[in-house]
Amino acid sequence: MCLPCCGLSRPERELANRLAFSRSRLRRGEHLYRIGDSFNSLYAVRNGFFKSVTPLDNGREQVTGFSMPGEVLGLDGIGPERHAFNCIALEDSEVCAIPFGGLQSLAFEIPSLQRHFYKMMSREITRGHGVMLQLGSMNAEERLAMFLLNLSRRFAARGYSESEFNLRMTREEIGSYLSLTLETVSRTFSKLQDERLICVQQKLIRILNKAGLEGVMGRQGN
Amino acid sequence: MCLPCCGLSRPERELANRLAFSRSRLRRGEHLYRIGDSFNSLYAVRNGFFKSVTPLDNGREQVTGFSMPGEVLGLDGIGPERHAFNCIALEDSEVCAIPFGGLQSLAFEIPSLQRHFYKMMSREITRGHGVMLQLGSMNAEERLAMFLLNLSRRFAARGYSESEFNLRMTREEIGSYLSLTLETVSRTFSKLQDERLICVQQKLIRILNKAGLEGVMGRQGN
DNA sequence: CGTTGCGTTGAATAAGGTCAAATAGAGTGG
DNA sequence: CCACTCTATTTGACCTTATTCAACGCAACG
Repeated sequence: MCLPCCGLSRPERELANRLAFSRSRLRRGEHLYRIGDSFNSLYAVRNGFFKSVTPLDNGREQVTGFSMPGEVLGLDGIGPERHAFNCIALEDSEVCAIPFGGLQSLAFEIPSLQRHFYKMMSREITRGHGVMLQLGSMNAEERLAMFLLNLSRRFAARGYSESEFNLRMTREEIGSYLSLTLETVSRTFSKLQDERLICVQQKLIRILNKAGLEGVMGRQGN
Repeated sequence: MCLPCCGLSRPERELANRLAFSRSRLRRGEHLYRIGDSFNSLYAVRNGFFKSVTPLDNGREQVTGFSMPGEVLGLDGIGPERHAFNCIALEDSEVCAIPFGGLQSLAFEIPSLQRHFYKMMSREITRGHGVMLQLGSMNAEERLAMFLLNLSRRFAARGYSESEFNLRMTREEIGSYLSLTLETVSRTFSKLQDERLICVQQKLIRILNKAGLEGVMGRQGN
């Protein structure tokens, strides 16, 4: 079941089965959707990895987020009825499209689904504000520690290892997301490795000292 | 009428009148709501000025936004049903409380109201991502230019002068919002003044060259 | 007046960006 | 299997920018 159904009770789930989900596959580099595309569906990531990207006023692009299996994509389109980001597969991936029209009619019958939506959207708000706001007050080491711990937590929540994982994105994409140059990202990985907090082998990251990493974040501005 | 009713047609507005709005006054420094307060209402700012503040992990606080008359406060609470920010009056202010329960029942009868909500929440998402994301790639001058232009646009939209206005917040609060130190904010105001783009007299700001200010933002990372 | 909060300015410092070069892998074709 | 190429990554040297620390100015208010 690929719907984010954690907010639903059993009979509601059966109702939800009325929705026709369609899967689709994407190759690495393909767009799931583009800015301005009309918004029809939410997408549950079944496998693979995605980045969301937005163009900046100055013509450059900024990565706004990464999405892994089990997570929902496309919430940015709900209000404006057009997508606000470009969403691109970082590797060959598969998603499950959830038609929003049907979902919305369902929501009229199922108040808890309505609430569930508000929750998801609201989490988006908080995530955006929360994560992004913090960035400003954090130095490079803190940003990277936060990034890794966030990934780790999400991997764990989806049943993957929390201490060892492959980054699917380049240093440049990480830098764009964290507002750092790729050189600083690289240097900071090395620094965290020197401190024996992580082990870096190309894209493979091993977290050696989780508490230590959390300490990096905690000691900010103290 | 203090409801954000721009999305409603006439009969819907009449329906909306069934909602009981209650006004309340706040003194400078008083909390409109605090983090963790149960979420009951949205608030339309009638007059005055507010800041939203969130505590950071390290114990310090960060200003996440400013709100002026005509704007809606409290959207952060919808999903979690508890407020996610502290909201504090920057001067003696008056708000209009819109009970959310009633609003939600209304939304069941009025699909356009439902959509309107999605829109407002979604705008919150976009605003958060949009503004905050940009910060990372902007230097102090660009940040301040953006801040002033944003304020100017919002003042204009509410019927105030777009070229001359009083800042209700301190340099420190601006700095917190933009992730700069208060000294850098001050220096940068001076710099913009030296460039004849603005005129600063304590809290009174006059925008002398709007195009120039926009140019400051535009030339980022060119 | 003296105090207090807020704002401005200067000098020294630290952090990250920029530019440049070296290295390492992954994939390709011979 | 090897050379070749392309891209990603790492590292170094230098420079720009914002922060830090400190001093001073100013206005409001008791």
